[in-house]
Amino acid sequence: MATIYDVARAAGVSAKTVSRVLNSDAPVRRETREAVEGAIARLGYVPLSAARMMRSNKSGLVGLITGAISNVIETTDPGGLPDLFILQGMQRVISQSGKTLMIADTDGRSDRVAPLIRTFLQHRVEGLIYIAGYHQKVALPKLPVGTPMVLANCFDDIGTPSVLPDDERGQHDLVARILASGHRRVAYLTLRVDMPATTLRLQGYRAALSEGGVSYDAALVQDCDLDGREGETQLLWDAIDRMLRLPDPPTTFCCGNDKMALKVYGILRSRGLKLPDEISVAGYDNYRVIAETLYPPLSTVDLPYAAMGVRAAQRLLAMISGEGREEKGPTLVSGPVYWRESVTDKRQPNIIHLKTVREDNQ
Amino acid sequence: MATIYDVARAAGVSAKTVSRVLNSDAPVRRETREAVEGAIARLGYVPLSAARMMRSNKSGLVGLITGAISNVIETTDPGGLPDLFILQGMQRVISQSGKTLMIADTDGRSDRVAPLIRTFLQHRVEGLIYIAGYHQKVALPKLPVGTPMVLANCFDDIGTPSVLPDDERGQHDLVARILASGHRRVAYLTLRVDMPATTLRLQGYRAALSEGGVSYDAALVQDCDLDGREGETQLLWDAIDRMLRLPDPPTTFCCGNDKMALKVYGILRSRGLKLPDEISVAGYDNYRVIAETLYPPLSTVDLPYAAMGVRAAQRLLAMISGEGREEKGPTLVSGPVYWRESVTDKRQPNIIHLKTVREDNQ
DNA sequence: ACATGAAATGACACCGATGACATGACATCG
DNA sequence: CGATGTCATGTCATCGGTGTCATTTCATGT
Repeated sequence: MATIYDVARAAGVSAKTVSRVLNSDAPVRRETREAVEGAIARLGYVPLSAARMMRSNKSGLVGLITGAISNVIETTDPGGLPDLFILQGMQRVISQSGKTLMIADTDGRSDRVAPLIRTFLQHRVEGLIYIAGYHQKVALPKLPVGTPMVLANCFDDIGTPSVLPDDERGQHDLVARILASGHRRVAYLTLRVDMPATTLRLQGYRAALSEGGVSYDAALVQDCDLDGREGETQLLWDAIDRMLRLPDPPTTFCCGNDKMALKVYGILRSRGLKLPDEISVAGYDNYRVIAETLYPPLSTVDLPYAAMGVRAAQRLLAMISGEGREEKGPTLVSGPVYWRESVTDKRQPNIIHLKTVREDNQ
Repeated sequence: MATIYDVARAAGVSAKTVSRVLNSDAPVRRETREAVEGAIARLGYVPLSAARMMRSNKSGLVGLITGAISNVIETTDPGGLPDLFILQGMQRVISQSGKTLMIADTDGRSDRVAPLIRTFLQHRVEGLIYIAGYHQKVALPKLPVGTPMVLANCFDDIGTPSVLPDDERGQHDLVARILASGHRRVAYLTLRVDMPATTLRLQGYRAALSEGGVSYDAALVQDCDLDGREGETQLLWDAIDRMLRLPDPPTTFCCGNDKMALKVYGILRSRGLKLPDEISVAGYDNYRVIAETLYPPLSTVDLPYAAMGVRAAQRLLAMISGEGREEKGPTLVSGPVYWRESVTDKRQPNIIHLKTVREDNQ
């Protein structure tokens, strides 16, 4: 591969002048520049970023560690393919900033993290991002000072900057919207209780109930998540069966995610219930392949993965440029409720109207 | 960040000796090595790969270009999240070989490809991989000689090494399995006819029919794919309606992918048909979120994305090491049929048995 | 016509590793 | 006992760019 000296010789100038043409950091006469550009094109010269980096100490690299690429194949994946959506948002911001992304995957093994970080440090990445497969707490090895790091979809004990989904608000907004449609008995089939998302969403659920003047009923809340293992469907069936046989059964089932909602559709229909007329269902994640394809299309909450990726990348870039060091807490990102047809409107204004008329006539 | 000279000074040796400890490429006395290792640990020294690369001309980098990360958010995505599964298999092989993966995303814009390749060349990647979102033909800019390249899930005119799904065999195996269950009228709702996969799968479909002694009926084949746009469901509904009203209607619907099968479940049920007793459905892709979660679980063909990633990475590594230059054609990767419960066995041996008993009694 | 400063270019050292080669200390052998 | 070989280590140049500083060219003002 040609070097800058080959180009200089071919163009009849010094290497430094070629450098100036490449970086436009000093004036160069038009004819000179054209001669240099011609030589570059003719020789197919591509500057060696390694050499450039040695003087400038700027690598233009950002390292990204994820379990994403292996997670997608695991059945333990609770919410779909989150890390990849996060990656997508991130990639866009990073490449717009002119930096290049190096990625590595832990393959699900946490002991891989330290060597991966070492490799990235050898390349002198300007920043690091760790993406988790679901909202969780992590503990990463210490980094040498001066390498900024952002956690996406996870957090740690030592206050590393992080970007998290606003699970509390998401569930709150969904339940509030369901109550606004006239429902009063809203069941909640949650994900595993040891997930931070479950705790937060339960808080949102209770807050929305309380704001809506509905009292909390523990009989309507049940965790039904076996992490994709055998028996999950039976667990769901049992929970739903028990709730439907309550004296005052739920009119809506909120599910921990859209995939669970898909199963719940099947279970409810196997009991002869018509969706959405006789029973309503809501999901979480806005996992579009499910939510849009199901009949009736599923009302759910968007888990704004792409936006989280964007925010995490922006936060990292700010830290790299030395601006964003003041911010400390996690950045919460919330997504909208996607209101589709799986939850009926129980206010039924026309029927109320008819009643009124009938009462008048009596 | 500390340099090799800092370490040398701290350990009381020359830089070259530190280098020897790092690379174990020459004998070093035990005490010396320990002193050096101590100094490295104490100073938190991490060798600068850029400097290393300048002498050795080995970057240890592999570049990967994909539309994956942006594709996932597009509705034009025909088969799920293929490129990401490919990426997963690839990453595993690449990192096992001790190399590091740089990735970049085209964001769906083909004019981004050339600059991305340029960036990779600046880093002197030892090889390049391009992953397409679905089996398709591509045209990539010329590379400088000496940089190996492999295409995954796509191919081009100029014979660049590629790794492709064996669509013909996949569809063949699925249809053969369906016929083996006693079906004789097998409809095929295909993806867009301009996709290479559709042509190949149709060949597989016809080959399996002919092997099974079933004649091909054009009335049972219809493309129903509008690329996720409005009207797709109506198109499906119409095709299914027409086929079911044939004098000799199909007993199985093969679908272009699992997502289409999900819609077909809904359409068939809305016509009052019971799955799988009255009508059978098969998919393609083994998109597990759908295939495993649906009731009845969907029989489908695995599109072996991870394996394709592995093969592509292996082929690239072989080319980098100078071995695999002889191979020319595309590497075809086939995946197994996943036989679940969505296709009934029409041979119904037990019912025949009962009949026999009854006849005996008469 | 000459001083002046900006524009345009070049010479050279340096970034942090490693390859080539040299050197000194020992062990082994004829 | 000197020759030879191996081990252990050091010296120095080099990879391909860019920062620093010096030098030349040229337009402009007086």
